[in-house]
Amino acid sequence: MAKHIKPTESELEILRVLWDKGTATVREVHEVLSEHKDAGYTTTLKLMQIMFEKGIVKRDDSSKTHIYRANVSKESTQQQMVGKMIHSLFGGSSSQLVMQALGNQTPNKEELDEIQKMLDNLKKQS
Amino acid sequence: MAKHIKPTESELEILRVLWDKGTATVREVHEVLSEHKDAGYTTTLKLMQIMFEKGIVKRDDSSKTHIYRANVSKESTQQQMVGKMIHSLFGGSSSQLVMQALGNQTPNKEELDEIQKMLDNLKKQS
DNA sequence: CATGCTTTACGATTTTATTCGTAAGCAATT
DNA sequence: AATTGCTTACGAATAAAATCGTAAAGCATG
Repeated sequence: MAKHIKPTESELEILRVLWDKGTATVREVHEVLSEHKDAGYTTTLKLMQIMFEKGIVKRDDSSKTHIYRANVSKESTQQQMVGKMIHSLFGGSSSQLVMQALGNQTPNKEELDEIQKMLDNLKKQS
Repeated sequence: MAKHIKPTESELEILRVLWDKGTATVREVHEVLSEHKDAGYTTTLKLMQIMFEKGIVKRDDSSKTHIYRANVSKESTQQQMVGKMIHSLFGGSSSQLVMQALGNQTPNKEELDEIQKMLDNLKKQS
């Protein structure tokens, strides 16, 4: 039973940094965010505190400067959100989403091969 | 340059009904929504009025009971949202999203063939 | 130890989204 | 014409998300 996590847009931005870095302080996260967004430091801090209360992130507060890490995996979050999108926008048809995604931003050769491999597997099973 | 539409969750639910039916009155939309959601009639009305102001839907108000229709296409909305998801959750890699979607909910034979066809096309181009 | 810099905590404000109550209009029916 | 039942309009309440200001505390350094 997957936990019903529903990160907000801002929370997702923070999670992306944490997934990328593994662990990070508020300052480090804020540094990254502020490259393309302008909100004050305490805003980032507050968001991360809220995420901590919700259990979305963990933190090590043994030293003054707390160290955060994600408490939900990138994979499960992706799965959750893709699943929701398939349901809410594509009437439950994953292939519709796949078609849309492929048409959207064309993958390169390697990626195409990877997809082909996956497709072959699925075909065998059916 | 695609308009930067960002339907909220509730607005999306309404759009889905409109995309499905083509045109609909507030009552008709509300009827559908109330099957799996409980909010009053005036809530749906208000939402649709707001969507009208935003330009997300059009309406024919020549008779007392207004008739609504979507003013953004399903396809462009899908593209927009899939694009955003690819960017925000899959680091810009559409194939990552495709893999996730395929693993998520397995398509049937026909769908697989369709995807294969699309893949063949993309391969030819590259 | 005073100063300055950085941190967390936390309340308050602002913004956005959702919900609802109530009034007013219109049309059919009594 | 009054009643009933539907509609829209619209202000207002509520809820949820994001932002910020300020205080307090830690820690280094002069």
